[in-house]
Amino acid sequence: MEYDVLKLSNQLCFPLYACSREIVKKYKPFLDEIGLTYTQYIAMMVMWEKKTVNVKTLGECLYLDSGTLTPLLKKLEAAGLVTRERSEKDERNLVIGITEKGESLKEPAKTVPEKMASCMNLSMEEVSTLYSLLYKILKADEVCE
Amino acid sequence: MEYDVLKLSNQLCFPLYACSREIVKKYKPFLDEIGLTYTQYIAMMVMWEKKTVNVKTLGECLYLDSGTLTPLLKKLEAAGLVTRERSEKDERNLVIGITEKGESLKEPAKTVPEKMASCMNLSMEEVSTLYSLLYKILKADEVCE
DNA sequence: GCAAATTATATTGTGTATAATTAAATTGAG
DNA sequence: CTCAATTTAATTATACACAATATAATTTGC
Repeated sequence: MEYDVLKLSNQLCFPLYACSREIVKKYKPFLDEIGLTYTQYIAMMVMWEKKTVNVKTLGECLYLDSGTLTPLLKKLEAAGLVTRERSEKDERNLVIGITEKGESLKEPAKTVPEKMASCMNLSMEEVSTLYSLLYKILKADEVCE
Repeated sequence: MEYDVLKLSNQLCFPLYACSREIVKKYKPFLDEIGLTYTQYIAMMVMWEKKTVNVKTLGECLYLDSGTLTPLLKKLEAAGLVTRERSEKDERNLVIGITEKGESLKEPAKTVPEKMASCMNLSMEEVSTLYSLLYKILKADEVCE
């Protein structure tokens, strides 16, 4: 009984961890159609919104560091979706820009969120509650506007 | 405006994905003390509860497949925490058992959940709501008792 | 009772994640 | 001004994740 704190079913972290992976998995067939992985997809979301961003800022938006982003951005560059250039003002900064091809991917990508919504068995209100609670946990480190 | 569906801030999946990683990151210093990674920790949680389990069942409990579990279980075996033996009844089954050393790790591990709880800025009620919503999403594929 | 389908685990290849280290550029205290 | 401290990316090493494939053992239909 004194070990109940160590039961998997008593952990909050575990359904969070499992749920995250299950949902990313559900995205796969839709993202395959536009040739992106889930992480590449959320990186492109930031690019569609900001057009230009340096690696540090992108990392803050996505809660990812350069160890993850550097190879990922090189792949997006190789796919012709983004450009990678040193800032002229401060050459330590690597500026990521979106290409025309990257912009045009927005059109087919637009259908992904609606396709996913139909996979969720939650009501609008439940989605809203869940969203608020997750951001409450994240907000301590919140940086991206 | 018609592209608002593609804004990162309008996605439910993203805070779930980011939150999951942020929380696993918070576990790290506590788990380092007992020499486990997060995935190894939740695998040991199942072992502390069940004592004996085959790989398939463990995978169903954790929503992980053999590609993740095989190398992980070999590391836990190398650390002397679990045993790996083919079932006599059905040699396709690999039975994982907990060792005495694995059992004794339960004692220091017991302090991890309380240490983590103090890292969360949610009320008991919020934790409970979040827990229910996450399991509602997961329940479609729920297998582990 | 035996070939075909099914089941369970392992292997391989690709893609994240993160910590730690390195290297280069800028800033700021004296 | 100048050099040490700081900042920013890239690199490296380790550890997951998962899809796809392979392998081996058991069931089952006939």
